[in-house]
Amino acid sequence: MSNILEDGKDPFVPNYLLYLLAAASEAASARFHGHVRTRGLRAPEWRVLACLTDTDGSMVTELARYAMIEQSRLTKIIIQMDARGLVKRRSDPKDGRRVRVFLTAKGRSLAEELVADAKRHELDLLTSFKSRNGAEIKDTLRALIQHLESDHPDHLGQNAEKANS
Amino acid sequence: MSNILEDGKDPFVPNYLLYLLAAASEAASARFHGHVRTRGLRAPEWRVLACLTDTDGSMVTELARYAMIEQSRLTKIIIQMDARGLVKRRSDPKDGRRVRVFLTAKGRSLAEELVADAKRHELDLLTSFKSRNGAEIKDTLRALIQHLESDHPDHLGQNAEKANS
DNA sequence: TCAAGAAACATGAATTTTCATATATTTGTT
DNA sequence: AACAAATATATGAAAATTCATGTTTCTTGA
Repeated sequence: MSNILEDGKDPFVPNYLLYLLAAASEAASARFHGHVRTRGLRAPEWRVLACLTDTDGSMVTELARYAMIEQSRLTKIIIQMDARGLVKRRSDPKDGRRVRVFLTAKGRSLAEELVADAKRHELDLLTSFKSRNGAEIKDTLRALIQHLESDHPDHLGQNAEKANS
Repeated sequence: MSNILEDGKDPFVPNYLLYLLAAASEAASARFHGHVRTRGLRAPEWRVLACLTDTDGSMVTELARYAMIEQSRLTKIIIQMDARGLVKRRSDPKDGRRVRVFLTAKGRSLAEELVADAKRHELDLLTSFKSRNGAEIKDTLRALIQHLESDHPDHLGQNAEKANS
């Protein structure tokens, strides 16, 4: 009967889509990020490794988009990971502006181990989450992302380019 | 034909549930956070205001949970918002350890304005996202969160308490 | 071919965030 | 009542992040 909510009116936050999405993301990731930590990585570094298992040798800007990390931040993360021997950076011979990022042997083995863990964890999650089946929630999210990225007008009337934060 | 993906094997990241959740959350929030910025707030501050419209006068720890912000971080954010005249802090007369956080008139009017904007934006989103209906995606997310918070064992075998990052 | 513009990264200063721990207050126990 | 433990918040130093902008290298087209 006595939670922190006010009065009679029903609460805004717990029913707000953007909150639900953020909360779902956090809740789903919490455990696995804990596991990642035990392997000496923070979430952004794990994301970089995971992305590189898909796109080894991609340039910084591509990697930034793929890993959802802002470019200058990614640059700094990559420099650190390079120092730790997880990745190496080589400038692209065809285009000197580009820096291509590769997994080292060490980086790759850690990445592959964690990707395997992630797949098991995901399977645990999806199979134990039975109220919908896994494929369906994923399809829903994919459709939502695609929908969101295709730049629909809305009453906020913001420039699409400025909506990057 | 030539994207950044490797070879034949299908990519891990774009099909990984935790990535989809994070990407969906980011994509859904990007625009609105841009709008929030135009009102002089960053996302965490907006979250605090929104939460206080539900739970005005709650203590710091409660607010931290509700807004999904780590306690010591929230303390600092609240101190700034106090200085800006958006909230005020009063220690609880019944329990001197507690600090209760209240909206000021200024904070409340900004909060209410943004909550109204948020509701319109959410409606835009849900109505323009027709491949599922809004209620359904929300129900799915709610069920997922609840499922995740109810601490199922998994192969990672981590302590539930250490899974807070 | 040259200059203007664009693209890709890097950098630095200001600000935030994190993490561990300090401080203050209350609760529970004997 | 007194002390240990628990709870709530604050704090400080290290680290990470942001934002604007610098530097280098390519591209384009006059």
